[in-house]
Amino acid sequence: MKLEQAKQQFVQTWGNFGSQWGINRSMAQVHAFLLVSDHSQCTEDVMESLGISRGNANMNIRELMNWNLIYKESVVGDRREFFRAEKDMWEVAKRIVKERKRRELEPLQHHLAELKKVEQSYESISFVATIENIERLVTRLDGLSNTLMKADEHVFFGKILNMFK
Amino acid sequence: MKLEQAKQQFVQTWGNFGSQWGINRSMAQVHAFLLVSDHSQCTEDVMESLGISRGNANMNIRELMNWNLIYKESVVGDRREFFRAEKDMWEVAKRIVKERKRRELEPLQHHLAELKKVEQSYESISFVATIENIERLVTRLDGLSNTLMKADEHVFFGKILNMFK
DNA sequence: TCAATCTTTCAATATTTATTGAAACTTTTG
DNA sequence: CAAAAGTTTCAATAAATATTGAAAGATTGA
Repeated sequence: MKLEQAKQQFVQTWGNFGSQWGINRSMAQVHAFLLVSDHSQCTEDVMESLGISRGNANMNIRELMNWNLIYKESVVGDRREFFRAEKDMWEVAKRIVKERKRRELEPLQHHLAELKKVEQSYESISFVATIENIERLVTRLDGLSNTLMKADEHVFFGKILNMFK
Repeated sequence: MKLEQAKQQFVQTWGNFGSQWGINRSMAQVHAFLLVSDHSQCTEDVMESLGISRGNANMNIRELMNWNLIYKESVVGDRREFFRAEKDMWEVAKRIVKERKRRELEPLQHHLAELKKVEQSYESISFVATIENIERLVTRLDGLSNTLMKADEHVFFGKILNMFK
């Protein structure tokens, strides 16, 4: 396979993967495109390479900036904005975890806490028990996220994987 | 809040959470309904409680069975099928991880391995390096999944969280 | 300042994904 | 064995999500 083909293939693969995890397919594709670009790229480059509209390209580039997965760069003598991706994949993983924790795990924890305030009754006992079981799991996943976000890659995986051999 | 209200609220919350992670909202809602049901429930119960059609209820019940998150149960003197959810949330987590690993992580690993076979050139070097970085991360996540699927809850979280304090 | 260039917004539209419901199929029971 | 009761399928439809593109808004530099 030729390099350009492989890059396009990767864009598709990463787009599919993202979309299976609730990430907008185009956003994942833009991310993929920048991950395999050697130089920073402008909006036009993204539009052309992925065959998407300006609005779409712009929106997803902004969103990737919000996730802190890509950076804006200036090219001297050019007023367009250029973008490059963070390529340290451990950093990328940390930032995705950080964002999803904030957007999804934390609101869920808040909701579960609220549900425990249900009016007490004989029948509410098992309901609250179930909610508390879920809460415990979510709290632990949250703790795991915190750990991951602070840890060094080698330490994180090295220790865990050895431990359970 | 009254118990019935709280259960309905939980169904909404769990449905939203699932849908943010690429799980069909109705499937997550059916799961939630069974998680907070004290007794096993039949298709009619699901249809009525969630206000969905027979086809939809049936399909998502089947899918939850495929994921091994709910069980079929017989009630004597009733020919309908009844369903109850696995309530051990650590088991639930393990089974979800197992399924997503199989459906998403493993195909991704396969694709990444293929991409490394790109025709070699000066410019392919950095591309392959990026793919290998992603591959390393995915392989480690895969290892983490394996660890989690085999581990006891207390051991898994206890050791990890203490370690990185 | 203002014209040129680039970026953002958002209502209209297209695409994807989910849902319905009736017909076909299966199982049980008298 | 046939009717009743329950389950599954799937083409049609609805709903949710994503995309477009043109107009409005910024920014730059002469």
